[in-house]
Amino acid sequence: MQVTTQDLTQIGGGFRALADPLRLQIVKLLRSQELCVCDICDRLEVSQSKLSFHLKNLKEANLLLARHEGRWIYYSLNLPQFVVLEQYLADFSRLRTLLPTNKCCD
Amino acid sequence: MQVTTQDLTQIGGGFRALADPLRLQIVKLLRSQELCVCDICDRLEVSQSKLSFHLKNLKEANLLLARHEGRWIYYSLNLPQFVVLEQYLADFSRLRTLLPTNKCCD
DNA sequence: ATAATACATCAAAATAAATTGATGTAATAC
DNA sequence: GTATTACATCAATTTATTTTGATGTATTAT
Repeated sequence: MQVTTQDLTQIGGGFRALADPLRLQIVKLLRSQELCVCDICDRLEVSQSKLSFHLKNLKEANLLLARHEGRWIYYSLNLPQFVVLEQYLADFSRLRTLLPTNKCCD
Repeated sequence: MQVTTQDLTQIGGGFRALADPLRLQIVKLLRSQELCVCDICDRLEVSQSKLSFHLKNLKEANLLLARHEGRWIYYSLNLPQFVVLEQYLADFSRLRTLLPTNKCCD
């Protein structure tokens, strides 16, 4: 498996987006259904501007989709991007077959 | 699938550790074999104290193992923890079967 | 014992991310 | 039209993370 620097920024951006407790709560909420901002706000008891910041963050990492309808915006998970990150990690666990030990400086 | 807050901190910590380009480079390097700090230093052309900081970071997220031998410390991937993160993400992609749409405020 | 190597840790400075409260915008309601 | 609702965005502050250079510790070499 070749991992380019390009990939690493993509992947790293995804992990960074998931590296926050509130954002994890958001994706947890969206596991069951899409929700509009005000619903997420209510359920997580968080200010609207704060939520907006974190939604943007997840959206820019390509982990969320936004669907505009009337004056609401419904956010949902962008599952293919979750798969991308999953795959990156899955490629590690395939190494489970013994990794060689090494000798330094000889 | 029940996801507890406990899990989320565990998971979040893992993602946070992977949310940095240098740390991603480190795990990339360690994919093929364990390495001592000085080897990683050389290959990534990064200062020793900086590297030490990031190794600690990954180790605290339980993603690396350290093996002391003489005056060297060999770092390697802790694959089971990669699996934990992979599984968390895999549980999302199992949702691929249509997520319901929602109506806000009705 | 002294010196050198391989690392960790610490404190200060630099950088980045998150929070807050205010303001902006677009859509609908009246 | 004005008002209201549902959001985004902005600037200022707060907080967290990263980087740097110096110092500390343990191990081996001489």
